[in-house]
Amino acid sequence: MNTQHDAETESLVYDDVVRIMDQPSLSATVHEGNSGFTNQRASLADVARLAEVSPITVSRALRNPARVRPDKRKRIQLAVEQTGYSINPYASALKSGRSNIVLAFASNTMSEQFSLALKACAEVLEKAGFLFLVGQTSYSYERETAAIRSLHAMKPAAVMFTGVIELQANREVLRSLEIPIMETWAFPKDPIDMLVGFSNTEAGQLAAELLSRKGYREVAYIGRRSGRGALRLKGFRTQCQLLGMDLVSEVLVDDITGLSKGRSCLHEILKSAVNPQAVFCANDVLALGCLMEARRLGISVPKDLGIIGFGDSDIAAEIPPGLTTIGVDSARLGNEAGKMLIARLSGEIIDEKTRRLDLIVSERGSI
Amino acid sequence: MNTQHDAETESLVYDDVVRIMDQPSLSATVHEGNSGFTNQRASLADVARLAEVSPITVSRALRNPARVRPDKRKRIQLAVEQTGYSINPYASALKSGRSNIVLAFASNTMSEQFSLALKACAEVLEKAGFLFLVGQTSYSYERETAAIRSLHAMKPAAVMFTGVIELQANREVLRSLEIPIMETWAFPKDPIDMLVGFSNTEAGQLAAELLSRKGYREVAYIGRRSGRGALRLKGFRTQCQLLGMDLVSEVLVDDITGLSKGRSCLHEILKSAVNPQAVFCANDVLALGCLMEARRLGISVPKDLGIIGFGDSDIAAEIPPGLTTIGVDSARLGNEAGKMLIARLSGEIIDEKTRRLDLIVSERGSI
DNA sequence: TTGTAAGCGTTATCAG
DNA sequence: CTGATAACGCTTACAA
Repeated sequence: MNTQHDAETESLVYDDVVRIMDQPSLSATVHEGNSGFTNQRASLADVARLAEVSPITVSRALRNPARVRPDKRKRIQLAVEQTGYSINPYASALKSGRSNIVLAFASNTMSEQFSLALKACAEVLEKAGFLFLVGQTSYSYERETAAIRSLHAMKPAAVMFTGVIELQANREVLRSLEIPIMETWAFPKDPIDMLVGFSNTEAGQLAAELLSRKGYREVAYIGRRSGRGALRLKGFRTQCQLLGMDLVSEVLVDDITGLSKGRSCLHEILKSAVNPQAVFCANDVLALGCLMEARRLGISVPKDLGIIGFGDSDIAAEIPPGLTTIGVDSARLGNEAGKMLIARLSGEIIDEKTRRLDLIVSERGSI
Repeated sequence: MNTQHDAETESLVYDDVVRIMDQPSLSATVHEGNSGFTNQRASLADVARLAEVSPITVSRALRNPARVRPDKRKRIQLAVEQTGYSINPYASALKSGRSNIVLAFASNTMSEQFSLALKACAEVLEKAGFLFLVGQTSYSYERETAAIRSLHAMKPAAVMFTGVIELQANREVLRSLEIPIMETWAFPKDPIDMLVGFSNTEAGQLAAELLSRKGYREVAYIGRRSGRGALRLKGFRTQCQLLGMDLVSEVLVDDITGLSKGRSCLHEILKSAVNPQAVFCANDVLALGCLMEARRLGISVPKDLGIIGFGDSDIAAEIPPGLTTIGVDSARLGNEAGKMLIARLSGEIIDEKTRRLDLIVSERGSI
């Protein structure tokens, strides 16, 4: 636990020798001043002086080259390279009220699905010249409110959430920003602005249908108490009733800390009076925890216990006997969201502000 | 695949009804204008007018309340609440050259370990009033260079990387920023500025020692070709030689796309002429892929094949027979990094700019 | 402890 | 197509 344990004796042996490379393996693009690096950043005025034009012309040449005569554009280009000029985003944002930052907030940065979506979204937006940054809200209204407050201050070019904003006050703050807002991961009737989502209620219904088709009669539910978990439960409940299945146990959790949470939830069911033959976990992490615990306890999956998850995580397909799971194409969700944002940001008139993604059922050995 | 598939017939049934809540469950903190929301943001001047003081006094009251007389402070406080004022970070940053944003860049946002560390770091920094945002560099020098260029423009309060910067040019740009720079996840002799890391070379050595102790004689390596993968391989190689083990196969990959990568790497070893009894995977995702593929092929772990991973991922402990893995306490790494950054940012003189974390060996059933 | 004046670097506006 | 001017909202420096 102490970092000093072998400092004297072994550090010279053990220290990593990280390779420092003189030349990037890509075309040299790091800007350089006249003679290496200057702390003094060049301003628009410096570039203008060097190119013998006015500052505003430099500004124009940089933002909309077509509006500047080619010869001046050339001179400006050169001056920019010589000075290592890069735009001061604060000055730019202060004056114009716009910025090139797109902010995304994930309710949980540890989620494989959210990460996939955000990564895909980042790729699209960065290609279009935006800086895509991610913050976290930790499934907490308090943190979400704080995040939205900071948005109010930063006025990014656009914002994206891995979820839907539930607090009315926050929805109004976001609307008042008058920037593109992207909600995801659900399909509310009245999104704040743009939406790439899917129906969680439908996910619950699908789970019930799958279990019913397999002949299960008494089933259980494990999932988060609030938010999308509640929606999935609602759909599951409704459809169970419709199909004549008994939902004998509902285990609701506040926080999914890891696989062990699924384990303890399964135990909660096992030690209760009821005895379901299958369980729908509204989250793959919970489902995988259940699956592992079941196997550890000698409960055969799917013979003694059927398990359905949600999220289509990487490992669901790989772990024996294969976890049946409902999910969406998260990468596609992120990609679509990114493309819609870009369209809006570049001033296009969007005919469809919402996009609904199909749920994907990956049927495997666990039911 | 089409979003319209059931729009007419079922959407009313399937659409999620996300609960929109009028009142936040926390003490109402969302600011409100005189009568609901105004698009017009309040400025320092507006607050000053209302509080009947000068703008600069408001500025002071906000940044350093002790320097303003209590009665004025009260009036200002009230005016801030009434106007819903929040500071304009662009104007602030433009004038002062500082910002309250701390930027972190992850080489891979999908990594459980990086996410854990960043989450822990975020918690510390957000508590201290910083906005912690994460970008991704995707293990690409090109993306890393672009990210660092944007830093050059944004001049955040501090920057953190889940790794060590290798390109000399980028190191110089970072140094020229004159802000706290935090490197992590390795232990180079000459960090740019601050460092919370561990020795990857040592990790490789430890893996070799573990395998040797278990009696393995012919071993293989699977891992990333560059960066920390190369360091772990170096340590592994050295120690194998020292302990008289034969490193009969080195499978080097450029990109770890998921568990399936581990599967294919194992196949690569199996179809070659050599026949190692154990494999060190420099990454848990690769190790888990190997483990699953081995089990699928009927290769008994650890009897026929021993497997060691790196990273101490959540699932390593849970999956039978338990993956032996070497790792660090990522959450602690993030926490320490955050605390060191805060100390520096608040002007403390730091005696130790680097911190070395011990490696943790979690010995389980796979060797 | 408080206020005045100036300016950070950019872009909107309008005139040429 | 180009330029002069002013202003974005804040903080530094200095004065009272």
